[in-house]
Amino acid sequence: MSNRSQRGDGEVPAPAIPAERVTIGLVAKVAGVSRATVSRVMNGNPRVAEDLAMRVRSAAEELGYDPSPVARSLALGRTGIIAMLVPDLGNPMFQGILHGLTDAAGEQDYRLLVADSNENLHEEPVLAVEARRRCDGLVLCAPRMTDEQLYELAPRLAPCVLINRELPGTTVPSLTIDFAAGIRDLVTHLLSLGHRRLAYLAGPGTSVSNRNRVEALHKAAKNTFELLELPCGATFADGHAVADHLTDHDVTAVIAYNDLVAFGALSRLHELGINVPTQMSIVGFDDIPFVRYTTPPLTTASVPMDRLGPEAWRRLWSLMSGETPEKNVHFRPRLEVRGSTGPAPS
Amino acid sequence: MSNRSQRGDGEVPAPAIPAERVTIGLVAKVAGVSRATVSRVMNGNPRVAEDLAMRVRSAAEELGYDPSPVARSLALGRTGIIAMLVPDLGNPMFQGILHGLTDAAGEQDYRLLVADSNENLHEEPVLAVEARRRCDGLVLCAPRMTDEQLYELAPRLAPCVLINRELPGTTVPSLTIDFAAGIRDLVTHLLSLGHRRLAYLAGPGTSVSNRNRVEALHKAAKNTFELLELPCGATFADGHAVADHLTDHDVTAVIAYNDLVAFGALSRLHELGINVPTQMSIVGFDDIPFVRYTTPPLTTASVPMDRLGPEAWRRLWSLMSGETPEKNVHFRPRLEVRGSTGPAPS
DNA sequence: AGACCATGAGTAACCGCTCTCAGCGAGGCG
DNA sequence: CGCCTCGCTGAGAGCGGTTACTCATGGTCT
Repeated sequence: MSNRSQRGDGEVPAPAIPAERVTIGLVAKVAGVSRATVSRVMNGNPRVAEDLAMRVRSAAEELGYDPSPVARSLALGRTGIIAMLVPDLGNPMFQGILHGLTDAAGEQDYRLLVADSNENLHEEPVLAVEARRRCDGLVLCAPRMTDEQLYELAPRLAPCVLINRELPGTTVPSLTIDFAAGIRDLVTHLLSLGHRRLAYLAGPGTSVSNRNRVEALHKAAKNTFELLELPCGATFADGHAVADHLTDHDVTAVIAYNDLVAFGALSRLHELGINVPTQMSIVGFDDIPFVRYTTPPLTTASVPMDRLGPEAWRRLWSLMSGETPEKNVHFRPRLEVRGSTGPAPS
Repeated sequence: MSNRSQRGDGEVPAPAIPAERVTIGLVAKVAGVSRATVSRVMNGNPRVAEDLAMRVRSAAEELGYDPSPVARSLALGRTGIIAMLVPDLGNPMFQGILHGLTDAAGEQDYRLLVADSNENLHEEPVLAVEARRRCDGLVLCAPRMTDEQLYELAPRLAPCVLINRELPGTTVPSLTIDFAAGIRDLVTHLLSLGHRRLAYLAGPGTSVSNRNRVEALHKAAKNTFELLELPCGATFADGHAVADHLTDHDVTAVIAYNDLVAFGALSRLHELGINVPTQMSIVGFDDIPFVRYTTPPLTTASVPMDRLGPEAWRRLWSLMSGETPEKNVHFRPRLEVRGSTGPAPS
């Protein structure tokens, strides 16, 4: 069918197992049409005669053809993929966001890929840029990066939506949690129960969310209660380890950086024979799924995790479509009083 | 320099803020060299005169040039990325593997991207193919797919390493856990404590790992103990929910599908006022990080999670280099006796 | 001094796909 | 019956890189 025929033309039917790599060109050759036509058929362009379309489809089928996403991406200038960078996949908080994002993006046939920076300050910027450049948009959760780094990076990351931090003066949409309000609620709750000596189990020192909480705490502490700040971390193990020091200072209530830490501390306190909440109250932050099942169930500031993913997607989608995204949301956590808090021991 | 020059050639110096998209061509124009040279410089090819290299570098710097990974991937035929598909990011078990894989691959400058199939049977095959086609290799953890599907898919996924299942008759490397041995150890342990009526909290029905465990249990049960099988699931919440039914049947020990389920059940039993281990023993599977901290700490079959990632990478790397990978590993879990198991109540 | 070679840069093909544009045949209309 | 329009297809120019190959240049060897 082409100008050169190297073999007798009895050999027309394609080999079941293709020797050469099966590209659009091969399919075109086998189907006896141009590459353009194959492309049209593969993309469901309706203005192709049915008989041609059939030929193409069966050739593609027979050869096991599957268009190269990389080549497609290059030609189209879009990949159909978005990425999310998270600092710690182990935190159920992020898993909640990821789920919501996957689903929301999936509705518009975008796939979500996840990159984990492992709470590694150094990796955050490079991973963010790399991830971004391979796809059409980025949801960024980079609590360790400095503001300066982020400002500098921002143009190269667009379209990009930020989680848990803002970039004032730019148009980068962000979704944030009102940590201060959450902390205030928790503190108010504890004060109303008579607690006056509180410990704060601090998150990663360089993290923005930790700084937010610390600030709110200091502001609240003014003249109302004693605040002990213990360096801790963000994981269950961190909370578990730090709990031993809790007894050195006679605090009656503990505010943990997040639920994971609270959970860890709770379990250690249990091991130490310290009853929660009669001897000590403890609160977390986030309301990750299973803290409602701990013993006792954890009092916490509940973040509407399931809303973050979809909201992030809508903004990213707007950006990618060239529209201006809805305005930022500052989610107000809801105080969730459970069994881990009680009256201060006298 | 080209055949057409639309403007006077006095306009050589580049604008600080580029109007057109900054591609290798722009950099070349600005630096006054060919695209090939820019490419050489960007890739650290040493056979470029230093003065030219300098010009290129400063032009690139000034324009904020960053080579398109998509175009590079197409030209090179490789992406520098591997992907892993997991059924449930929420399971710490997978997080462990992911960490190991990220690190191992990172040493060879490969990035890891994660796709989450959300335990969705339907999504597994399509996600696997899609993920694979956008990168150079795949680590696949797809417990729900049927063997038939997997056999059919395998050629399109190569190079690919399987986790937790095998494909006999093919050359696809796999890393598996010896569930049967783990189950045997747990059963033996429970029997030695006098338990004769056991409940199994089953994982997702369609999952391979669940089937493995069920088989091993049935084999072990022959004439030695009574086995009650309760449909459950794979998450903390599943375990928590099913625990209520545990009291209906008078079992004395519970084998959970995994640690998460065991943990959920444990916490529910606690709420119900059933003491573990004096009234009921319970065991998990996996040894995820925090079950050593539950109250009581969980007896479980410990899987060497941290070894899976690196081993998977080595095999994937071999495949990608055209070598034949090392042989499959069948990891033997180690029985980890902790506080959640005790003598059967009389 | 002339042949030879190493070195460095540019030309152009290619990776696999998309899409504009022009050409072609058929059918409708004047 | 000729012209215009319309629908369909193919040719070819990108998308943004890489790289084999070619060609000029300058230095070395005999």
